[in-house]
Amino acid sequence: MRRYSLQKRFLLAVDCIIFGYDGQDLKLLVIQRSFEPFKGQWSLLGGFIGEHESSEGAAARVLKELTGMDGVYMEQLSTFTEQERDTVERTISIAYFALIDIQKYKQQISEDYNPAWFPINDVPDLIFDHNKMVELAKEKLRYKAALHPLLFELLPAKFTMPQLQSLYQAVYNTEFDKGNFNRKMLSTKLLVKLKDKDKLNSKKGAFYFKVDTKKYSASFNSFLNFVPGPVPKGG
Amino acid sequence: MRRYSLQKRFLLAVDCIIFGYDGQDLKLLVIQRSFEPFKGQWSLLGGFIGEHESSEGAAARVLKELTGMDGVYMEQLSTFTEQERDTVERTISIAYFALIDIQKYKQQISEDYNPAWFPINDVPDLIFDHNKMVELAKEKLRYKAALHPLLFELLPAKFTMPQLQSLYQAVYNTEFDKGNFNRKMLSTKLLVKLKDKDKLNSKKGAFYFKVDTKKYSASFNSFLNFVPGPVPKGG
DNA sequence: TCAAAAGTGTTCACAGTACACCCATGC
DNA sequence: GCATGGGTGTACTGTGAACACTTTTGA
Repeated sequence: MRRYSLQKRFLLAVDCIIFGYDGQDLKLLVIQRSFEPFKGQWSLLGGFIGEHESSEGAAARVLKELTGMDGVYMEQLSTFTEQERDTVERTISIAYFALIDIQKYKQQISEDYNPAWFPINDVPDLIFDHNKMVELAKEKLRYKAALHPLLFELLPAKFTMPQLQSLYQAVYNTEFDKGNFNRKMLSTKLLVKLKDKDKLNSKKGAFYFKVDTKKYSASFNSFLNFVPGPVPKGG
Repeated sequence: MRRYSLQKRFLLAVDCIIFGYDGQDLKLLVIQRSFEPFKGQWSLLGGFIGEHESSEGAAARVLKELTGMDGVYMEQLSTFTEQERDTVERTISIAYFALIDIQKYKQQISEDYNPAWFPINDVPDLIFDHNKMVELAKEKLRYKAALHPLLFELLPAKFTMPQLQSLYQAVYNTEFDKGNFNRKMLSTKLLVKLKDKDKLNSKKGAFYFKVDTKKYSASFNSFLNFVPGPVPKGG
């Protein structure tokens, strides 16, 4: 007979693994911890779960406090329960990973947290088991983006095919054939070609595309293989 | 400044979504809750997390209490944190899903819990948000088994190709071409053909296979598409 | 000898790959 | 005109789907 009243109660936190893409590298957003212990050290954005909020609510709240952004793509990653993970008091942490458009983000960021972006292949030492969380998030991002149109969340509303391709190449650390990449992306019917071109990155200019939001939500869960044939050069 | 001492503490539980395969249907193991509230109602196997154990530890412990089995395939599914999910006191539940060989299970089951197997398409009303958990687990099982050699966990050490095929058909609620199924499974190099045959289910008899455990763990995470081409008849 | 289920062979269509080629533009 | 990057065309290859066929055995 399990009596509720006899059970131990635990501290509960959320931690956010926040990814962004700057046109070059896939990056991770971390902050400098503002309170003891480990004040000043790099840490994932996190916070305790309040008495009257869900973990999703808490994650969205802390993300908004930092970035000012609502409606960010976010999903539960995993829950970390090891006894020794927080050295102050045993704390269970529910980790979320988030994808944000780094441009949009820059407009609203709160500097109170001393936030910093690190390239995903060059993440500093983080407190507690946060590096483990980041590794798991990277794995999941690669896994999921291979099957679902996830990476659009990292781009602005308008983007070119070459931009999209560099993003995929950054995430998978490899190179794709542009012709095949093009056709594969278009075959999904998820992209709408716009009239105007981006002329900053090439003389000819590259057409902008946007995501067909209706088809996007409809086909998000269909099992498409979004990773075009890799040219395994360095990967 | 977030002070640990000012934070709310929460009850923490684990719940197990346990799948088995009886040669016919994919089934879910549930128990009759033995304590108030909702005593006597169907429920997932669960339990509170103790002061000195991890959630994985707690899940393995309750699973062993019920089935007597060690080393069962188990993975974290998701954490449920809605305020109203437990009507007695706010409780966070970390859900695990487990795959067991139903034959092995039958030898050691503890009847104290009033356990019962239900076909996966005919699960009764469960307490709290347990039906939601089951739905999520079904989705994840289908998703993951399409990409990884997961379903072998549901079969005995020796099994025939037709048995394996019916299992896949039960999970995906569809029918596969036996020739193509055969070849696809063999192409993974994960199966070892044994000398003896099962002669119970056919006159000719079907060769037994076993999993090549070395290759199994090596290739578990490679992105293979394990779902052979479906013949979409009913689903 | 026949039915039933196991297992093999063969064709066909299509998706993925590699790579050559053309296009538009700024300098 | 020519270098640069965007975009298209195309031939080749391998995989998956469909289905006909052979094998084995019990009744």
